[in-house]
Amino acid sequence: MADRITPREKDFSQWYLDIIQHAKLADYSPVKGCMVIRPNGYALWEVVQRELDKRFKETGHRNAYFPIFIPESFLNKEKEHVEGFAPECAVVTHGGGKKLEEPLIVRPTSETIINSMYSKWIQSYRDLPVLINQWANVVRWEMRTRPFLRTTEFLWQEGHTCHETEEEAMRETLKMLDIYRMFIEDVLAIPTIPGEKTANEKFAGAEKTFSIELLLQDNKALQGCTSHYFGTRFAKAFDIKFQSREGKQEYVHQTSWGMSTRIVGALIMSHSDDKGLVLPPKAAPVPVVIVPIQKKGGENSQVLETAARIKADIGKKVTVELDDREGFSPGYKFTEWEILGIPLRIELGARDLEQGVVTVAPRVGEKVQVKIAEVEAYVEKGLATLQKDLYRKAKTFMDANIHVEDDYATFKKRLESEGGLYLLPYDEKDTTFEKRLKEECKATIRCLPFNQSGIPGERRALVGLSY
RNA sequence: CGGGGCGUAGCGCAGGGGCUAGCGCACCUGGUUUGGGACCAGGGGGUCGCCGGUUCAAAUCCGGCCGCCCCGACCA
Repeated sequence: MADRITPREKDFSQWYLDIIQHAKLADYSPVKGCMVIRPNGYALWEVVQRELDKRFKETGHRNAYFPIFIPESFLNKEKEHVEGFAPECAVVTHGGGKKLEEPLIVRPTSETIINSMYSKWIQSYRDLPVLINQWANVVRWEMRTRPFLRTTEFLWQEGHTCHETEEEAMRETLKMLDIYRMFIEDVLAIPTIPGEKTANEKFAGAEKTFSIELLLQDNKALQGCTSHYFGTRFAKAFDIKFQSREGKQEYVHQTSWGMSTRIVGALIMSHSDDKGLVLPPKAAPVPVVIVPIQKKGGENSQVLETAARIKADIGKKVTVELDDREGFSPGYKFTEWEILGIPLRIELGARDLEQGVVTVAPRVGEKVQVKIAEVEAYVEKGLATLQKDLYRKAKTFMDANIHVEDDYATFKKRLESEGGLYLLPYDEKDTTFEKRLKEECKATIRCLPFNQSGIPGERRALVGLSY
């Protein structure tokens, strides 16, 4: 028997790494901090790409691609931006065997290179809005890395838009945040807490940063994505002006928004258990697998034919795989598909056929026998139920672990013993609060939630430990 | 950069001056199997992280270096 997955109870961090190894999602690479995303893991990213890309296009965005190399001087054009990113940039100093005249930054994010192009492309209000997204890799030289959650190189999408007015840009910023929210909740079945970042935590160069915070199984928070309102700061730095309807020269109002391969880490951590990965059906590259149980030397043709017929029926609606590999016992296959997190497994052997049924085993829940004629309908319903149940379970967990707390000492004690998220009174004029949180509790303000405090008109800070 | 751990077969590990370096899993061949990680038999696979030293003899002892993982500081 292969070595087991470390139980969550024993060592959550090791459990996470074990899931990634056992489910063959990723592997360590020869380069420190970089990971190899294996086919099983990449398939999850492809789900994210497919679902988000669809939503971006439905809202009028188009994809483009900008270079990975950025002249060093570009980064220096926006003061906060360079201060934020310069320390973690990889820099190319040589090319073609010669020292470069100007070093090239490997993009940590693409605001600068994209905005340099926007300044050429935009002349008139008729050129607006510009709604561009790019799927790309970026590099940030982080000190401490962890597969999917934080790697030196990671994959993401970054949307960069330009608008005529402040109102329109702000609407875009919040619209994209909401698209992320719906995607995370509907597809990944993870409950969300959207909100605004504090001045201290906002993106380097942004006027306002919004994020979606998630609570993982170990009661720590994770930022799932961000959406920034830039105002005209980059427009001024890169001279992106347009002639307005009134004939005046004005700076464009901008946004940017991104989601990275980190979200795959969130997906892994949100639903999985000690047996392996658990995928919500909509996030599963293959939601259904059929395992025919064959008898050596017996008549398997009927089992295999029925399995193939069921596959064809179900396959009209969802992706389904037929695991007819020989030389692997049913038990081995069951375990393997469980580690891979396949939502529904259909078992089918001679014993079932005699009764005209198949055995359906959901990844979470009990096995049931279903009449062959009803399998197709059952699968559709079963997947929907599973999707809903996983979300509800995660939501129940999150709700049980967000506490409205007025007393700092009580909060501190509670955070230490049980983790979780806390809605604390927040005064943005108190500049020492965040520092105190960090030094005394190792906690950060995750965000100022839009509507979580439950007290109308009162703004509270969502505080907790995070990745 | 600080703290901890580890480098021996693809993976997980044992061996701690001496004979042909070993175990489990994985892999290959043949056979028997197949309703929760099947069994039997045979087989392949090693620069014991690297460099240097001590010694008749080093995976083993000593020195140096390198690398990786985990925990902190930085962050999507």
